[in-house]
Amino acid sequence: MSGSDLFTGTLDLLILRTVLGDPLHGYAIGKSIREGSDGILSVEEGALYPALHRLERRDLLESAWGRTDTGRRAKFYRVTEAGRAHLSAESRRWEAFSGAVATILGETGG
Amino acid sequence: MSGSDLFTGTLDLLILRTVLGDPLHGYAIGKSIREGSDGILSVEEGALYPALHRLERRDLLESAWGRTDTGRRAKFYRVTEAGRAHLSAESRRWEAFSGAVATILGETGG
DNA sequence: GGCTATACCTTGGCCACTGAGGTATTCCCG
DNA sequence: CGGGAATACCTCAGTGGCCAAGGTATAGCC
Repeated sequence: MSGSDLFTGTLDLLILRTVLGDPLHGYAIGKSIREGSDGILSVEEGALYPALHRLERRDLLESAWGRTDTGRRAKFYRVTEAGRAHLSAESRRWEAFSGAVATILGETGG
Repeated sequence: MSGSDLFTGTLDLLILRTVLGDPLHGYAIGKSIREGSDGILSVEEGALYPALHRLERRDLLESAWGRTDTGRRAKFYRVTEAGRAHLSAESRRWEAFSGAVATILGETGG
């Protein structure tokens, strides 16, 4: 944990959620997460691309090469059916987890 | 991330918070976190003891051998002044982080 | 023609966590 | 009083995610 990074393990969740609407390419996913969180969540590329490949290998994501608006070559990712199921299960797990942490931290109303 | 574990990085926070009131020994800290979260947060001993040693090495925790109510030998941990400062800083960081995750996950009202 | 942003990728090293193993003591049940 | 469960401590190998840093290539802008 080097100070500005994510709490390990949430990246998959964030990626899956981000791609849920329209398919996006990797670089845009990272940017979207960063901007959608006002810079609090900064996704390093060395974490992002391996995560994308991991999710694809697990059939939670599908990819296809395409072109951005500006004509650049880019790999677009879509959530699979399994990915959708995974996302909703993991979201519930996240909520239980973060709720539990909040409970512990908040005891005594500190 | 093997399915039932914590999201890495929160354990220090939970330990620090748990020991903030009365000094507790390691085993009791684990139990307190587990029970205080209705079993959602399960702290493996292989994570707990190294975390305790880590926190002590960083002078965020102090320890002293003593006896439990039932007469058992146990090592009791107290939060240091630095630990208190660390806890409050990391708590804020956790809140920012989990709030940001909630924002991303909650977009469109899932 | 050169800088910046976009867009992809991999590698080494670090470090937290799991799972499994180990020791010793006290409590409780029969 | 024998034995298992719970308490209480610990360590180690293996796994796996993340960071920092490096690399390639193209598009847009001045």
